[in-house]
Amino acid sequence: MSSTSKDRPLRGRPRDPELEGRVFDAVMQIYAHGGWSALTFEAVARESGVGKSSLYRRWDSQQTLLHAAMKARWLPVHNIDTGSLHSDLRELAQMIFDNRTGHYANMSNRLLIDAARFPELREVSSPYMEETVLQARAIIRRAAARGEVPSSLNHGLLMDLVVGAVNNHVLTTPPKLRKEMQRKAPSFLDELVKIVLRGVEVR
Amino acid sequence: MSSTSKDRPLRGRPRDPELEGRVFDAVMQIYAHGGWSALTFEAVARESGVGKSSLYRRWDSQQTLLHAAMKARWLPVHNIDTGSLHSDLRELAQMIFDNRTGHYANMSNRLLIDAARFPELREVSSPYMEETVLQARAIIRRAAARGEVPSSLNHGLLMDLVVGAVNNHVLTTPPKLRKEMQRKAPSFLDELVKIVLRGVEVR
Amino acid sequence: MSSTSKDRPLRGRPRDPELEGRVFDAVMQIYAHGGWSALTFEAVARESGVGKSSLYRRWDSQQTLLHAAMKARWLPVHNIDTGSLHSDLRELAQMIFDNRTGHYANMSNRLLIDAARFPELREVSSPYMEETVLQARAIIRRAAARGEVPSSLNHGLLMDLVVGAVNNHVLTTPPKLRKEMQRKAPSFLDELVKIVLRGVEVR
Amino acid sequence: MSSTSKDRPLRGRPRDPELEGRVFDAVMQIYAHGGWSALTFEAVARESGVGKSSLYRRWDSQQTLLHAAMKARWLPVHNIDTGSLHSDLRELAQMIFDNRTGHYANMSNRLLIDAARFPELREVSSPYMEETVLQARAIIRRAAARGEVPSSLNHGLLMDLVVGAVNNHVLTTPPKLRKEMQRKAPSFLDELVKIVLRGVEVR
DNA sequence: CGGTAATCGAGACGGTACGTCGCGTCTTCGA
DNA sequence: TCGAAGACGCGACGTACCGTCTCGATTACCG
Repeated sequence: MSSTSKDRPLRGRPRDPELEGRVFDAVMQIYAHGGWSALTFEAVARESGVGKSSLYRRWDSQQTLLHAAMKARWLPVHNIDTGSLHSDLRELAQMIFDNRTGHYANMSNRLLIDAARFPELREVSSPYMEETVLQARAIIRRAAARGEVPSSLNHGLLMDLVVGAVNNHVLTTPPKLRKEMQRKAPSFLDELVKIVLRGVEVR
Repeated sequence: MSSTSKDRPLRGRPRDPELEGRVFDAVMQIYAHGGWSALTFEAVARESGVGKSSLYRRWDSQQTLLHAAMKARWLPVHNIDTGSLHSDLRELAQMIFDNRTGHYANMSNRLLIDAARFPELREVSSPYMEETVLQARAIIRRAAARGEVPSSLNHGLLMDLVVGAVNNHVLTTPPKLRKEMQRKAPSFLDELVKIVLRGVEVR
Repeated sequence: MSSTSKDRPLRGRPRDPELEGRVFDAVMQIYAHGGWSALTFEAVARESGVGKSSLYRRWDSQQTLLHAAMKARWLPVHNIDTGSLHSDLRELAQMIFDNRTGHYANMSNRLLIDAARFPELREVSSPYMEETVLQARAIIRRAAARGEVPSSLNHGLLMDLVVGAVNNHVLTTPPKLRKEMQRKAPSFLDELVKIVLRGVEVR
Repeated sequence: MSSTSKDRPLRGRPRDPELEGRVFDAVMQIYAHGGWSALTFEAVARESGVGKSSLYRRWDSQQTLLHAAMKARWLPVHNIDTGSLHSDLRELAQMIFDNRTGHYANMSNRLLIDAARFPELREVSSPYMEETVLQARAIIRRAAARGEVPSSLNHGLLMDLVVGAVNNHVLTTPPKLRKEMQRKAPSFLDELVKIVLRGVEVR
């Protein structure tokens, strides 16, 4: 399909090992900035300083390009398992918050929006979009096993609450209040988790 | 600045009264589909069947174009005041859900995303983005006056929970499950509001 | 076909008598400046200050417009008949020179060039183009009757010599030498006619 | 400035060597047909099948474009020096006639007319316009050296007569008589030169 | 140690989308 | 009914960008 095939031909000039890095950085930045329609080979070449031929030799479409960049750059969702539902959710919220305010802040939202419009993007984005779902599901399952919540608890709704609230909070905060938002983030996330937990916990 | 000035010059051929409608429809569709960067005069002309000259005669930028279209097409947020916090929130959630799944489904998310990237869009979108905030604030204030919640309740967090959860729910539902999502919407919104309320209410 | 019909309707507002003049002036200037392709109703309306509808009501095409303007503005070729071939030719040469350097200087050349490219212009221009031919023919005929030249003399060639030489002289004189050209015109035309006459006269 | 620089950058894809030819053909045809105002990059691209980007990469204005095309396509005026004034003029007349009836027939007249209106064109056309003047001047000078004509003879006037007459003859011949004009050209040019010579020669 | 082969950057090429401008047609008001 | 103003759809133009292509230069291996 695309690249990173281990069995590269042994003859000829070897591939530049540093090239991929520059390309991936450019892909992430361009996609985060301009979305799917801005992710052109031309722009990636311009931004990364890599010739267009080199790009086309290794990747053959926007999909493969973004797919490879995501695989290399997207922060792996570390497993959350602290032993209590409260701290699990708190950590999940923090993870979402960091993701939405970090270096690739807009990526998640771009992927959500673009995936709704461009079907060809869906197969690239879905694994990353589902990560959080799986994470949340595992958290709930363990909490249910510990008897903290009924096993019937809708884990989708819980994820919508935590993820959606954090997302909405970050997105609706105007630029000039970002600094303050960062400062108040701990207490905001604390309260958020507290409310959600109080809402779903068994009485 | 733009158009819709009531005192049009009495000389010359009068402006086509049906033109605005076609243009606004095109603007809304194009923006919802492709976002800010796709909202070109060329595309609007092509989609609406209106000559580019006529567009430039009436509107002088993407901003004025989108602003006028939003003003004409965006569903006015009706005031919510049912007398109880629970039904107020339920209605708010329903309103958000309808907005995110209705005819101009992607508009809200587009506005959120694009506003973060294009400052010139902010002044167009902010009034519409803040509508919900104001609505939520009024709901909380009345509920506090009725003693249902402490007046110190963070209305922003509450809005993040309700709006964010609905938004996340709609966005993360894959296309093939949309039908089912619509069917289950009432119970989903019921439970969502119930959880949020239980989370914030005084004990 | 077009306009200037004497039997204008007696009802309604009478036609502005000054309008035609302004239009013709504009037509002549525009055509002289930019040629056939620049002679648009839009340009004429802009230049003359007359509304486009008024133009279209009276004239229905570039042809009729130019035709009417030419008929009204083109200097009538006055009959030349001084009694001797020499002074007849001298006067003809002067007439051509005045035409090529006067107010509608470029008209003749424009008509010649454009007529070769746009057949629809031919029927407008040909009468004016042939005026000189007829004039020259009459001059030769009278000279032949007086025995000054053989009746077999090719009047076309003679016209080509006189008209062509004057035309070429004016056209190839660079702008900064126009003043001097005007000053030297009498002697130039004198010598021109002298040479041509000496060339064609019977020995 | 323009193109045809020999020291092309050795990097990147080399320029298509056949491209210039197609472009020059298109430029000559378009200019001859429609004149200066019709010579747009758009039209040249359409006619030559060359992308507009390629045109703008090599030439930066109508001037440079026409200049390059003229330099490549305009028939070089071969030196005329037969040893006698009569045959020199005869050949000059023939050259003018061929030029005015050949493949780029209208070019000369277009250049004359347009140069009077568009100053920026003058620097392109003047070298070609002056070729004939220089040619005529050399012819006269040699004839004067041989004693055939007085050295005081106005070479400008002679050129006006020969060139102007041929030009006028060709231009005023209606299309349906072009065939016949071609047939009668030798005798016409013979007589033309004969008359001019008889007019200017020493008695 | 020289040939071979693949990679890389540079840039030329045709095509297309966009904003601007000008045109001919039309539709009104006031005289 | 005429004259002026101006709105309308259409198309041409110059600019910028995109994907494809073709080169020279580089850099390993393998005979």
